[in-house]
Amino acid sequence: MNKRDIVELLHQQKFRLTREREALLDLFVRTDKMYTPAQWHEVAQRENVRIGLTTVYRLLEVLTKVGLASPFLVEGNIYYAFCEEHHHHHFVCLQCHSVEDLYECPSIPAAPRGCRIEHHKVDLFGTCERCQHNSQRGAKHQ
Amino acid sequence: MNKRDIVELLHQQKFRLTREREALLDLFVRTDKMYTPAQWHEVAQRENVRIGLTTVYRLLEVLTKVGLASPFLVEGNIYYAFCEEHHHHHFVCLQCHSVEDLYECPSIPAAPRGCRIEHHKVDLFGTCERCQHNSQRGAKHQ
DNA sequence: TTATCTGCAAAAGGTTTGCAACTGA
DNA sequence: TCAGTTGCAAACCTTTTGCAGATAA
Repeated sequence: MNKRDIVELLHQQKFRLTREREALLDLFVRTDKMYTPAQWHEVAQRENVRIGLTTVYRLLEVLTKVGLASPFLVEGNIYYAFCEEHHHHHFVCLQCHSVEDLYECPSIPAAPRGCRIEHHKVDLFGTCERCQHNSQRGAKHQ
Repeated sequence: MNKRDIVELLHQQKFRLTREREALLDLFVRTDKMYTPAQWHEVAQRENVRIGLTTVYRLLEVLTKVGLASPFLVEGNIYYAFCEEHHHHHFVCLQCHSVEDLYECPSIPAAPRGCRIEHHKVDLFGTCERCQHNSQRGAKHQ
């Protein structure tokens, strides 16, 4: 999904593409890691995207609502990663926090009798190839 | 898994079975819903289990660490449900917040090349049979 | 006896809200 | 033009911590 499509999708929700949001969206789209709101804010600052923490929260809220961002609860912290619309399967590296989308869908176990399933979530957690190599050499994170 | 086994498991972690914890554990074991820490505290009060909120947090922490409780992030809130050790698949009713364990394990999608998977999480979200019936009659929650 | 646990109160963090100024459509 | 957005500060909530007294083992 490219930026054009994303903006289109957001426009349908009375969403205005401000300078701040455009810069933040750019950053999201090309970052394959999950970060907490505060961390996204930090990353943005570092990339010279001047934006308030409140605005980060508000954008994450909108993106999550339309399915473009996915929250992950890891060790008590809530991280957000950008992801394709309606795609809920991920591999999360617990060391460097990178998130990779999985396109294969597992055969979901049968729901209990009579239950109606609205959505499901399959997340794999582990160590990515790069972090395995790095940790062999004693390095931390990337 | 019965209470005896649970206490055994917890004992291995230098865990002491105090009056407060025993009462709270009893409550957990027979409750098939997820609640936030504050809600567990409330439920406990209602059942005449006199216990501080801090203690609820501390017990949830211990239980989560040994795999007897599972946190769920739903609409920005963190809920905890009691569950069998090392059993990570669930059906969660988004209306009444009941949680059912699923014993069938799906074929997990292949991890990205070179990644080592440490654990995975499969959660189904929807509406349980009872809530479907209730909502047809205009009732809310149970 | 003593390491662990409890509840309270306070501190610390994280998230949301109110508001006046600003801006995209 | 004006509904939606921004950043700040304050409010709000959730979670953690310090501590003195209690207690399981």
